[in-house]
Amino acid sequence: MNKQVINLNSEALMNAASMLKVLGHPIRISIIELLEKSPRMSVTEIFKSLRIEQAIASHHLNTLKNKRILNSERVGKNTYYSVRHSSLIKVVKNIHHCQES
Amino acid sequence: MNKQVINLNSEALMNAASMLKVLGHPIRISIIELLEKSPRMSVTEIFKSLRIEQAIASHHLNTLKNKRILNSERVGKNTYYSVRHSSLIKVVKNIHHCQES
DNA sequence: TATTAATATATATATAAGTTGATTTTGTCA
DNA sequence: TGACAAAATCAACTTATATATATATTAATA
Repeated sequence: MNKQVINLNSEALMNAASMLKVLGHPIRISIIELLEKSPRMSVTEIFKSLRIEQAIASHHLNTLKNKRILNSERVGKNTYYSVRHSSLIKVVKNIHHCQES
Repeated sequence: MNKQVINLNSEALMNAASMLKVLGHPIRISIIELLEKSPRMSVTEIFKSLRIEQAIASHHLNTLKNKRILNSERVGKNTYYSVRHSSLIKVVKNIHHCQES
């Protein structure tokens, strides 16, 4: 009884894994943290805040977007990014929280 | 004013990143979820529950231990693993939660 | 339409992780 | 101590990611 079968290939699990994996990068975590304070930022605002190359910011923003962690919206020359779901901010907070012990 | 400098090389950030990265694997998420239900399990219990090779389970358990996500305790022939910090369970729950939208 | 600003993409190289199967180590007990 | 059970490690191979630099695309505007 109660021996639940775990499907390691389920879409939900694969998706959760790929989201966490993508969050596991210092630049990408910093992007989430920036967007917690300012929920909508352009690529320029982000790469200048983090003092990284434009191409690198763009690359990481794109991978976050592909994994449905960020939304993007183009307005004229600018593309604005925002966090899709508030749970993602909780994820980052919790991972910091568990370092304190 | 209020232009906080972000240090992409801070130890806390690097650590958070490496923990999230390590959580980003379907087997390792499943291990956390198993340990949520049964907070202390041996390697054998884990690899049989997940229907994976012993060596693979041992390998993933070791990487989780190295990143201070799991504790291990040897008792006779067995090694028992448990989750170090409850925040890690919240991380996994939140990442699932944000898929529902 | 030529120029500039903002963003995205491409390519090459380097580094890191995952998987598998075999082997080794550690501990128990007849 | 010899045999077995549990767990860890190793080696070889494959695949995935990160970074850097250069270039391309898109949009605004003089």
